[in-house]
Amino acid sequence: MAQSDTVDRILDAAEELFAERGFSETSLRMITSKAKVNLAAVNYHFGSKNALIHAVFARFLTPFSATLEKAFDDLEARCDGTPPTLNQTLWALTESAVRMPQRNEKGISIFMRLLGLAYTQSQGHLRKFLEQEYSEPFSRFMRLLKEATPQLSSVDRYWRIQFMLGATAFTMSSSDALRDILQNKLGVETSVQEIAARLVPFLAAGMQAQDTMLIPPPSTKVSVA
Amino acid sequence: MAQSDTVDRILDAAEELFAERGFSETSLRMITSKAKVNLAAVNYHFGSKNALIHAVFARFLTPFSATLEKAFDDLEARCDGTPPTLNQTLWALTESAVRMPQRNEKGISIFMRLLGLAYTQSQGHLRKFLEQEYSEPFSRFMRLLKEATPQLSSVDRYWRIQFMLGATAFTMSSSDALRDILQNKLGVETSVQEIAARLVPFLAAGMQAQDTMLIPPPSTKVSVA
DNA sequence: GGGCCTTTCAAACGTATGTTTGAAACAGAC
DNA sequence: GTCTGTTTCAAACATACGTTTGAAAGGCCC
Repeated sequence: MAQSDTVDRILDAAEELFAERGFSETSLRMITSKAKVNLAAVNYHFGSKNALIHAVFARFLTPFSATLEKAFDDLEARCDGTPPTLNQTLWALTESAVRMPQRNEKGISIFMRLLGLAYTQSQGHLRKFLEQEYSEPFSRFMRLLKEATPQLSSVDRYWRIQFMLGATAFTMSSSDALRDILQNKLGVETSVQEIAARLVPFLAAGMQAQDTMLIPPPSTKVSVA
Repeated sequence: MAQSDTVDRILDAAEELFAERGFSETSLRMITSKAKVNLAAVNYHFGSKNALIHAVFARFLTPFSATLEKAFDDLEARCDGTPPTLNQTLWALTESAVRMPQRNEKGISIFMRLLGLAYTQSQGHLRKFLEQEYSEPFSRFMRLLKEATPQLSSVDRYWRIQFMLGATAFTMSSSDALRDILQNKLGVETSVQEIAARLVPFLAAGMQAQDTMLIPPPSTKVSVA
């Protein structure tokens, strides 16, 4: 208990604060005082703030990527030979995320928000770390997407994947706030699973959209209903 | 020339640096040295760093929201009575953004990136400022979306709007990085206009997706091709 | 108990930040 | 030229940051 208690408390506090406020906006002093540990503990156990950021990501990304690999294995086994469909691939990913053992009820949205921040905040060291450590499941997901959308050009597919990533990371990362707004405005409760259930069809439809208009339509009279 | 020269140089430098690095990661010293003005000039002319951030947004958001209002006016006039379609509404927004008079060739992507950052980086003061100053065109856009998708339930529409926002904000906020990756991987150049031209069909298709699966499909054998 | 390694702690270090200051430079009006 | 209001400038201010230090405390084997 002694050794890892401090480490885990730091990781818990850092994870939550990073997700709430971003990396540069979260100081070690905020983290250590939330974790109720000494300021020097972060540098003692992790070495630096950047290394702490990496550790926060590694703690959920390592088991997640294992789960995901297994889900992809199962999926490909079930399809023996023929490539999985887009919906199947997206659901495999979604289920792996949702079914992950969570440390607390906010687990999933923190997880998503951190991924979004990793992409958005231009922290060079983080991007390098993630690319080095988790390139394999990422490439595999990309390959599955490619096989599930052979009709798309590489460029179209690339951008549509970015759009999917954005819709997902953004929505999941702010899902607490969004759920609250919805609760207040329409009086509806929404679980993360339900958001995912709404998101996947949206993504699949967007991914399979027919027309990529490379020239904006004239602003005058044409309606593209 | 004397007075506003310094002000504009500060705004130009700040705009570019904010878009490149984010708000907290950009110091006043970086801005003033890039603008070749004295450090104290920012506080003299704007009052504070936060006020400078607001000024950067106001400089492009005020003319943009005027352009947008006009575009919506035109659109509604052309449709006399019947509500504009989803595609028309999205294109009105996109065109207003793309056709805005730019200060330089990077104008549009800086503009987009800043909007993405505004949503992403949790700068409370910025969100408050934007809500106070630009709530009208935003509400109008929401109203048009509602009229263009009468088939959706309020809840579905709400979430799908969030998905659209996410895809847009996320893509735009990292669009430079994404363009670079694409350039290196596939050797393809991409303009902001082209990204927008790819994004709109994606969004429209997602928005109009038929099925909202409220229960995730069983992980065993069903394929939802 | 004494020795040894790990962990905690309060304090300090050096650096960077946003902001303020007071004097200097400049402008235009009379 | 001199006065007045505005703008620039170098310097300093107070504060916050990530990191380091050296001593104290704790656990564990013999």
